Amino acid sequence: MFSQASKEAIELETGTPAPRATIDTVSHDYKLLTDHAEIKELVNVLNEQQEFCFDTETTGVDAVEAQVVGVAFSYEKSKAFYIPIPMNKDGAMEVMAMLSKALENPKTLKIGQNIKYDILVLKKYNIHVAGALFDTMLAHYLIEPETKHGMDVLAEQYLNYSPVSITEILGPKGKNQKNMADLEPSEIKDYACEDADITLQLKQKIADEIDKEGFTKLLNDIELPLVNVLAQMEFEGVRIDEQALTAMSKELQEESLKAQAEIFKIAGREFNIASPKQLGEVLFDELKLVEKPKKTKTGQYATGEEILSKLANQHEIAAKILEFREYQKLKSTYVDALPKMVSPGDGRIHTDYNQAVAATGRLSSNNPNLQNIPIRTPKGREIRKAFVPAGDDHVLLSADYSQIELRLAAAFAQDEPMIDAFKNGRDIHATTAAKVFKVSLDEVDPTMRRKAKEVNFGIIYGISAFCLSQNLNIPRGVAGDIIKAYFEEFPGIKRYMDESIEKAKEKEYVETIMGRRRYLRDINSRNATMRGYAERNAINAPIQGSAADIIKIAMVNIHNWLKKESLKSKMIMQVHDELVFEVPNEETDYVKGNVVKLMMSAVDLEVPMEVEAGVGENWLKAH
DNA sequence: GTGAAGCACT
DNA sequence: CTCTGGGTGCTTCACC
Repeated sequence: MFSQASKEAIELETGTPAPRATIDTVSHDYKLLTDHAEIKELVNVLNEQQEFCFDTETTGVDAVEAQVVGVAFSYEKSKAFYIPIPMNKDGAMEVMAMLSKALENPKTLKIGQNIKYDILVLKKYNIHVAGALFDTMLAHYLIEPETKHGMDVLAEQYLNYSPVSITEILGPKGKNQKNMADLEPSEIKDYACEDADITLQLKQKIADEIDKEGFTKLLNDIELPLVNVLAQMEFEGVRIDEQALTAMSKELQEESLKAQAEIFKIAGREFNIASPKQLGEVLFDELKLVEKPKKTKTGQYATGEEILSKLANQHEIAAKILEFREYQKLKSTYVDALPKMVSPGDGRIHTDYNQAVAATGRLSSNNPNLQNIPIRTPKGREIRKAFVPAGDDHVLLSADYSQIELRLAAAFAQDEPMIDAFKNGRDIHATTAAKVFKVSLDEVDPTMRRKAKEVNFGIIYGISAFCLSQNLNIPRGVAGDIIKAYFEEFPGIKRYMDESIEKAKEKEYVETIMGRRRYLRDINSRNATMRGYAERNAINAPIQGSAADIIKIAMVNIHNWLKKESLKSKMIMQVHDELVFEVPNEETDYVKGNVVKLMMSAVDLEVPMEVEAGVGENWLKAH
């Protein structure tokens, strides 16, 4: 039924039928293996291969919590084996011990689809997957970073094959969906074997394309080695001080109620403050705070932070709503949510880093997202105090690249004034302010520095005068003058931005320092909005993406160094330009020094990469 | 279940 | 005259 629907969709789009092979139309040899002698024989054969594909079937999508139900292997097209893992602990460990002889063989290449998941789930069974890796999802991410990379779509695209849908064996998604553990091995066999078989077939096709497009080094030297680093980080997790969060929750609840009471008093009635619709009606229909309220594209009154901030000075209710929103956000998204994510197994929080979603090459983090823990406001940053090391005998070490994106812009642009500022270790925002406002460095006041900082950020994003004026709350003309002065002082930056767009228009893609590509197919569009978006990306993607490349290189190098030196320190978090480690007290100075060194030396550019590192009894203090 | 609004980070 | 900063993930509301 599922495949029928998608076939129709294809026919509608292309006007021609797309005959797609399935498990029922293609000959295959999928075997269920339970006999220990047969399993050992398979392991021997796998160890004779140069490469093989494997795929775990588990009880859930959360690798740290999931149990392995079975493992499928394939080393030859259309041929695969499914080995069920007994549900009892001893039986499971016995079979796993046999499989480990193949999975831990450093000489064979292991192929998988999202192989970090399998590596991670196997770590709980004390299996440490060794040898080189190939991941069809990651490989395809380099080829087409902005599309989907699921096995099903890859199979359709590369093999004209429609794999068995998971819903065919587990039932429709929802709370009634079955679990792999509810099924007999015989019911899982075809699905699991097909996954391994198809992934193996995909590898051949996608690896060819990787070579053809020139992504071999990026894949083999960065993305694939990073898989093991991320698996390790996710496995370690981070400890959370639950008591501290419980106390914060109580406080935020009280503060929220106070703000709510004042809002109701001013409004003259009770309503749901969290409902943008109701809030808009109260503020603009009833209280008539402004003459012509802005509307959102759906016709509602806009009540976002930007709008309310401008009203907050004259109208107490706007200030209170912002306060209320802040408390609610902190409470629901972090303070109350994080303790629920603590793993019962080890009392720690294990995020899932996604290596194949961000179009620029950055990582993303979810369940929970550890890359957006508050820091800006005093109440928000308190949450970072709840991120703590394993015990008194450990500390957290945080090391972050200082202004990495602006340094990259300066280096790529070969802009001498800016390179000079960085080479001499000057305060880049103050230096910019002095140049743009034509004063000496010691005449730069905090307002000028703040404005210059905003411009520097804007540059990286492909700024417009309108946007800068919004951010600085100044007239558009003045913002335009500042930008003009900026480009006069940093002519290399201006030239680089223009050349980036020109090159993008010609090639319809841009690339990072390591050759990661982002396609900008709208760059020659006649639609000004779409073209503008692509033009900003032509400037931002190489900068943001190169920063991502660089920290990934540093992560791989640091991981290898920690291993080589048999240190107990663990890398546990990455937040785009920052790495966090859990470090035994006695390793603090040594690890800190070398982490900084390895981060600085990840690439060699004309602009030095500065790294700031700190140590503390929690994440906030380490900053 | 899905999309919009809003907001947390870099 | 119009539009208007890159990249994410999570929560809540509102509607289907």
